[in-house]
Amino acid sequence: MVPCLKDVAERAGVSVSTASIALRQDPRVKEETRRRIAQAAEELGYRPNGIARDLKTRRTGMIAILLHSLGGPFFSELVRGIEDAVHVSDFMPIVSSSGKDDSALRRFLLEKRVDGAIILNSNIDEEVLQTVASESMPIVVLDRSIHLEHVYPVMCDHRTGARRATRHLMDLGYPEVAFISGPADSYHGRLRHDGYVDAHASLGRQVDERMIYHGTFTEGSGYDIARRMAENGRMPQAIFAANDEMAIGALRAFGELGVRVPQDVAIVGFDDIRLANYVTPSLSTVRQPMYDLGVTAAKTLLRMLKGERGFAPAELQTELIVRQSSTGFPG
Amino acid sequence: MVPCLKDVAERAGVSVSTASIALRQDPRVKEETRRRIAQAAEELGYRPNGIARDLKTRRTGMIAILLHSLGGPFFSELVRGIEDAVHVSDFMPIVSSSGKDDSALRRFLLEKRVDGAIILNSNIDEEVLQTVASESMPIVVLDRSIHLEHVYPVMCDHRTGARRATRHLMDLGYPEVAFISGPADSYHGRLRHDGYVDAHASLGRQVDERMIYHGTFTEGSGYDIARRMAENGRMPQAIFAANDEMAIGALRAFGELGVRVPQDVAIVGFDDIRLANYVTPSLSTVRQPMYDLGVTAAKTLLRMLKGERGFAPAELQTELIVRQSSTGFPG
DNA sequence: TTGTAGGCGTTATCAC
DNA sequence: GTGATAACGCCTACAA
Repeated sequence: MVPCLKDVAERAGVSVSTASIALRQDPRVKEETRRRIAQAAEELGYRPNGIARDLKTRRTGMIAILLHSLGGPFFSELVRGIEDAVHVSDFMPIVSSSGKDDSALRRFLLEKRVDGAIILNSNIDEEVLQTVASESMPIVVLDRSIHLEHVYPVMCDHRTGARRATRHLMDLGYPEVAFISGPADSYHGRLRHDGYVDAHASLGRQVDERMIYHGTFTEGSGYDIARRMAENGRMPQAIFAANDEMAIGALRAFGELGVRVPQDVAIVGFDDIRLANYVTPSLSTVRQPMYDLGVTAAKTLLRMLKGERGFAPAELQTELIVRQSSTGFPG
Repeated sequence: MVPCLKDVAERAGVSVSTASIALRQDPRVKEETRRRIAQAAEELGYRPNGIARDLKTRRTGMIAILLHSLGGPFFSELVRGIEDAVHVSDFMPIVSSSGKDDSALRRFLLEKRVDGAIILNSNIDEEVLQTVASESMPIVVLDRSIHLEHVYPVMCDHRTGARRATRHLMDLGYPEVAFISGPADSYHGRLRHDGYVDAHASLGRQVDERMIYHGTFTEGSGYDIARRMAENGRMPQAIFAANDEMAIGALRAFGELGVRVPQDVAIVGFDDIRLANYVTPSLSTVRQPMYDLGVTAAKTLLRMLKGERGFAPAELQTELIVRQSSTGFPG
């Protein structure tokens, strides 16, 4: 049904090996023979079978980008960065997300269907990375602190970002800054929490545990927490939320309750999702350089694929973006 | 370096074929032998090589989702739908976007690296589809009207959606509705334009070509057009924009100029991007059922992969969502 | 119940 | 310049 190299060779009256190198423009084969072969291939509609080539050459030319979900707000920026950087090589990036079931992703890696991978998915645990990563299959992990051979981390300094956001509010003159945290088991959540603590330490202040509220990174949880704050009469004057979604939820709650932002309470989020600039008031936040993160991850992987080793793990900085929700001064 | 089946077999003292079937739980092999083989595999850290298996079995177990870009607002909903539907099978969906260079995507298909594909990317032209699609490689194209063997279209009725949006404004009592179109070479843009025309026809009205403005689907183009409208003193009372981005650009321009929406001008967009619900005033729009589109595409492809043929092309309906930007009546 | 042999479609190594 | 021949790692008749 589908023509293979042998068919082309027969039709052109040459051997399979000659056909093979001829079609790859090898200068060893005479111009005229080459043309005959090319024509035979054309007539048969021949296309090389990538799988067979991969098996023989022991490389697939593909690198995997494994995510937890494709939904997140940054994801597209990240992938854009990776794609732009990979584009100069002749690798092809393919994206896959785990959804509920990460076993498929694991198999993907274990079965060597790619030459390397960039992983932003905490479900792929260290053990899998350990067994999968090798000379011939380097891996870059994003936003995780892992040190294994053939595995390089590319991180973003959430902790410093969170410290700056908190300090920004403190420096504005707010004596106490409340914190809406992420889920306890979230690595990012923990780093952002640590940054919040750091900010206090940097001024020799004590963290008041009662100022810490536990959210789940969803808009709804931010909304609920903000309502509770207002209704319990324990309104802080300033809030740092561990992500924008929760900050926006809080904004919505305060809007409904007639609590003015930033006059009554200042708010800073984290992530700089697109919405942050569109809500009213616009939301101050901490921006992660997702595009750059993608570029850095890709460049690192490409270097590893070229056989380089031993460079330092990368850590990129965040940027504080001040908008309306934290402009002004304690009322 | 990497252990293969032969190594496992040797270590277990059996032949390769026995090892092969044993590892796939074939009942033909004796319990004790199986255990010995399993242990050998375990000790060596053996993992089957997916590429080799694919070559032999002539199937990869993967289906490709080929997009133009990963950035768009719907894309993640679409992919979520596809993934949810594919999940019940044992295929694995992998996503790739062309960015600047679609030749990589074409190669991907031509080299048979997947068992099937879902394509939402107009750069992959009919000729490529023609040569690629086959019994063993069915393809679903989204939002394109293509009829080829082994290629099924899954579409969304943009035209009717655009007609309804336009009629909605007309029915509100606005005598004239301006149209901010997309780029001329856009298939969607054309369908939405046709719907706009249909709405006029349905009331026996004539389209006034001067009410049609040509945008580029970007927020900036919507902004520019709205400014021109206001500054030239040719303000319409109602506007239908071919997408939300442009509608939101117009909203921003009117906001700056003190033109009130919906009192001075009513606006309806298309797409229902997340932002539409958050801008002020919130934007009326036409929602495409992206998730359902993904589910339908995936189910269709899975049926084709099972060998079914001859079912009807799918067309899904849009939904008009009325928000603040078109509530009220001609002022 | 297990082993032998051949092949999937390609590339690589040598001869000629 | 070109052509045998042997892999790549796995699967599957068929034979024993």
